[in-house]
Amino acid sequence: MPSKTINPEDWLTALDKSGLRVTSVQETLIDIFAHSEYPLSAEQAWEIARQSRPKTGRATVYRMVEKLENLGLIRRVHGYQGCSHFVPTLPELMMLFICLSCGRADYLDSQPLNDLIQQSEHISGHHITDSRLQLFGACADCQQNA
Amino acid sequence: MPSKTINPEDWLTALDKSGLRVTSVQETLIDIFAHSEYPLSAEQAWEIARQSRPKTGRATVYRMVEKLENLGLIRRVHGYQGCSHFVPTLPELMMLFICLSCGRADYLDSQPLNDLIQQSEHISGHHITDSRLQLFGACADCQQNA
DNA sequence: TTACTTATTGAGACTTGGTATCAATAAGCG
DNA sequence: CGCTTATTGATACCAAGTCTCAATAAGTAA
Repeated sequence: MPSKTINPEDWLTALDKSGLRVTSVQETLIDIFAHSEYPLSAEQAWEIARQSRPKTGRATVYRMVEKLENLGLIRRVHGYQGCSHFVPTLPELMMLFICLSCGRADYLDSQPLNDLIQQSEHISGHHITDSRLQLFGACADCQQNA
Repeated sequence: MPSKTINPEDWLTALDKSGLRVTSVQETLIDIFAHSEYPLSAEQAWEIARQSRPKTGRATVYRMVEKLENLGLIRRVHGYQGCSHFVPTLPELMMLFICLSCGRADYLDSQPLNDLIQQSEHISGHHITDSRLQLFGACADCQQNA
């Protein structure tokens, strides 16, 4: 349950600290992303936003998505549906699993990945500054219901 | 040196086996991808192809890239330059490292990743059928020349 | 509260990466 | 060589994402 650990208030604070004005579009979009269990594209977020805030502009949503990504609050899913969907970021849970059946995102402890990276750095001689690991398959629920 | 282990002949054989006709565009494109140390986009491959084969069509290149990807001969790089660049696939070396300084791709032994995946499957209860891990940073050469 | 300054926004034009169409071409094969 | 059919090239098209700029609204100081 990723949503448990995400607090939209913190996101607004983060935006505020970054020198940006806090506006109602931001609140709307943050709410949308923070509460979605599924990866959302900017286009999808736009559609959802217009339900409660009809005049929301497309460019605005794209701009906001970019900001949220730059601040590390959301994270791009490089997936089967393309590479322009985003999920909220959960610190220390950087390994992402996407169920190919129900589409839901799950987060896994990234410590094993960190170990692997350190090991790889050692063996290859490269200095690794960033990584992305994504796993795909059938989640526990979908396996049972199959 | 990835190029050492890639044999364009094998690629043509693979295409042939898959029921496709072997044509001169294919040979051109396979040659381009098999010998590139850097991730190439379809657009870039098109440019290169036209140097030796001026009438090569854009759509043809996109179609061929798709086929090569479906056959597993090339592999998409989900990277800092976007997600539409491709490198040749090296079996058993599925971990990809991209140097953010020189742009070159390097391949790392995927056994540690396989272990990690098995471990994650066990812990999470998900059935993992596909994975992608990409690492970014400064390669050994670029660190020295810095 | 009001007036002022300036970042943010919305609408729509525009760019770009990629796809669909279809007549012309060229593999593969007897 | 000539037939059949997949592949190709040119071009029209589409959709995702960006740019522009006037209008709006946040923050601020009086």
